[in-house]
Amino acid sequence: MPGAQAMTPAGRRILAAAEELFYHRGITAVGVDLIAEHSGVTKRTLYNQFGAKDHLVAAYLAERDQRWRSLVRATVDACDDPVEAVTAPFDALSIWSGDNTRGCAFINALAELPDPSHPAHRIAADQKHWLRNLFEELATAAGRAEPATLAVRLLVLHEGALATRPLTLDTLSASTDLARDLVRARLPVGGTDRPR
Amino acid sequence: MPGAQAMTPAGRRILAAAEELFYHRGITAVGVDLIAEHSGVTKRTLYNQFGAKDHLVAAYLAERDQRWRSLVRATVDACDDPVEAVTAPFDALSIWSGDNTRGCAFINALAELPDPSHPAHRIAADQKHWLRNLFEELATAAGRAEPATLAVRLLVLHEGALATRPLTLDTLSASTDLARDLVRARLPVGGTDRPR
DNA sequence: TCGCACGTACACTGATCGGTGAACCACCAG
DNA sequence: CTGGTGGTTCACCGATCAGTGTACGTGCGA
Repeated sequence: MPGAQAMTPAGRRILAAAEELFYHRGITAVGVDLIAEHSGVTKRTLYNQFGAKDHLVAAYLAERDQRWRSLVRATVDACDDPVEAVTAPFDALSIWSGDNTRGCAFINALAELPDPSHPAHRIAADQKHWLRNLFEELATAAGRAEPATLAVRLLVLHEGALATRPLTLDTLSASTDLARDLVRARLPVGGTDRPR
Repeated sequence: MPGAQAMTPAGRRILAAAEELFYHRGITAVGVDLIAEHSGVTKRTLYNQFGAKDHLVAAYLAERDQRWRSLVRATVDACDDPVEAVTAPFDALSIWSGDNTRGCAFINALAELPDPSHPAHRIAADQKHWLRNLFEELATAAGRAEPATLAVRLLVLHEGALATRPLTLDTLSASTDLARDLVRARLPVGGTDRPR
């Protein structure tokens, strides 16, 4: 995992073209020749840099994951109020969804790569766990009751909105509204809530 | 669209093999030769029945959609209490998820077939709209306030749980619990006396 | 008995797939 | 001057892709 920064200029162009093509046209449907052509590079160079298509796929997902996490982190950090911060990832999602109309790149990748040993599976699972843990940290910091339960609920809302992005349904605002309602949880949480 | 019932024996076997293979291995990754082999049929017969791979893909999705709707309908109809009926699709999802560990076949199909003119897009959109409308009908019948808003929220929860099925997160019970809380119009984390 | 629909067997097409080999060039540091 | 790194050019590999053509067999209804 070269890290994209420690990468040769041609390598970066290849990765950029791969991101664009893989996300918008699907991984299996896009051949290495097409990526090489779109990045103005020879197929030979592509293989000198990445070795195999699967490695390029992994690099694409890792890079995308990193970019998304940066956006989420920045959006969260921009919040003064710790309660607002809990739903900040939904604001990030609103921005992110603008350009990314084809849903979740990781869910989509798993759909095309059923082999569980493919690196894509680990990257995808890591990302979702990271988000769930972030929700839990934020909920704890905001003094919410049962932060673990709340975190999974927020995660489901987040993924539901993201996954249905390609459909003609306004799920984003619905999930964001509900998320805020959940976090504000006007009702005093009774002491009889089952532990978790 | 032959309707699966008005189909030749060989045609049904082909469709059954296609469902199995397309769902578990991905559409683009599965070739017609493999489907023919798995259904004990010549590739010639496959093309005599379906004409093109895309038509077979459409038939696969349509058939799957129909099977899923039947399950949901049956689960809803088995409910005496109209309030319980609103969240019955989540009980159906629990059953459905047992065999279908690779998430939503329609979200997955859209990931592989970016062309919006592909019949898969219409089928997928129709399915999600159907579910949203069903939620709205059920919410109205149960006398819930703002049934349209509630319906979209339930849809997001449903899709979130389904889409994240391949990941190692227990999103199904979380979304079902939250759905019930929403329908009972008790606010979020409350629920002290809920039977389960 | 005729014809037709369903299905098999098998060879074949052109295109595309992921991936490789080898020669060559430009640059920069030792 | 020399060697290594990054890159190009181009030809090539075997495999697989979706899809077709043709001839043949079988059962059934008119």
